[in-house]
Amino acid sequence: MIVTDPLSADIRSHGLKVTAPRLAVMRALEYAPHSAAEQLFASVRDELPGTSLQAVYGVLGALADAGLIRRIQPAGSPARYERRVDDNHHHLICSGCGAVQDVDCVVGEAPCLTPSDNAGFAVHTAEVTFWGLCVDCQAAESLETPSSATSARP
Amino acid sequence: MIVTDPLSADIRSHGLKVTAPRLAVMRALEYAPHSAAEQLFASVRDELPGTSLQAVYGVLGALADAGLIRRIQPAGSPARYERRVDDNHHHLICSGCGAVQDVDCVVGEAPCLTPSDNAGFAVHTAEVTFWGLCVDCQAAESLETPSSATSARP
DNA sequence: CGAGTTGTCTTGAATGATTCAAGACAATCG
DNA sequence: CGATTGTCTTGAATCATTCAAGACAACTCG
Repeated sequence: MIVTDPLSADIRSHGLKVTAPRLAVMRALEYAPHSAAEQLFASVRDELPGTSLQAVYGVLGALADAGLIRRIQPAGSPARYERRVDDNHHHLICSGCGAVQDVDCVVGEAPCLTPSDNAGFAVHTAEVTFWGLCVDCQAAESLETPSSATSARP
Repeated sequence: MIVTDPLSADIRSHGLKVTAPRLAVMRALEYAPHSAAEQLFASVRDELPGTSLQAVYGVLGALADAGLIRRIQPAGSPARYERRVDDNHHHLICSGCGAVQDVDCVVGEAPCLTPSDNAGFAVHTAEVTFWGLCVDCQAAESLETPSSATSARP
């Protein structure tokens, strides 16, 4: 099975063996970016019923170390993974439901990516996370609070 | 004890009761910003031997909810806390040892703090984290790798 | 194409940070 | 000072993630 399947080739070129769980995880991430390990596990299971959760963690660790996927760890929620890598983009995370959206950084405009005083650190990454409420959570919140300040569960 | 101690007043003005553990945590954070719960617990214990770790978590939760302290949760390390709040600054974190440094954002220059496309989100916070190697970890790394690529534990 | 080597997966258990719950206690209000 | 409400103590549980040992499969080379 040394076919020229682009996904397999990509994995192999990063020094990793091509296995069914790895292909399944990569495919699952293609259709559901920003998924957590547990969700990916569910997806992979549909395709490969014998797969263990630990295998998924192993796959994610290997792929992330190899640079094939990127791991994002928003505060207060399990780690998420995405295939968009090597293109400087950031994230918009809903503090209500945890939904994640990609935000493209305007190319050539990255002044914040250089700290004013790096304190001697050799900076290799600048991570920008925008926290807010997604459309759904805004709607839910305005329902809970009809006019202004109400609510307060008995 | 309704003295005009500024720290107590600050806590009280945020709607919280003033207690010994809270004062101790605030003081510990003053001298060791970016501390994790465990370190703060150790500090507080020196002062108040009967304090439990859960009390520290409770205090940190209450203070953070009240906006008296800020919680930062770097990927792969326990949550850290700091008293610098309401002044837009960011962090420089060492990917080697986890050391945290404050980075002041140049005032008036915050173009990255507005995402190019907010996808309908009501953004309330922009968090910028710079990842790099601190001076010590750079030194340690150059020792492990004398000239160029060596090492590889047997 | 088949055997060996190396890396990956399975199963089972452990870890670490954090949170939950019930009751004892103490800070503030009047 | 007494009542009320919020906070702390003790003890246990949760969640995401990692570790370990062995079974197994992918790639390498003859």
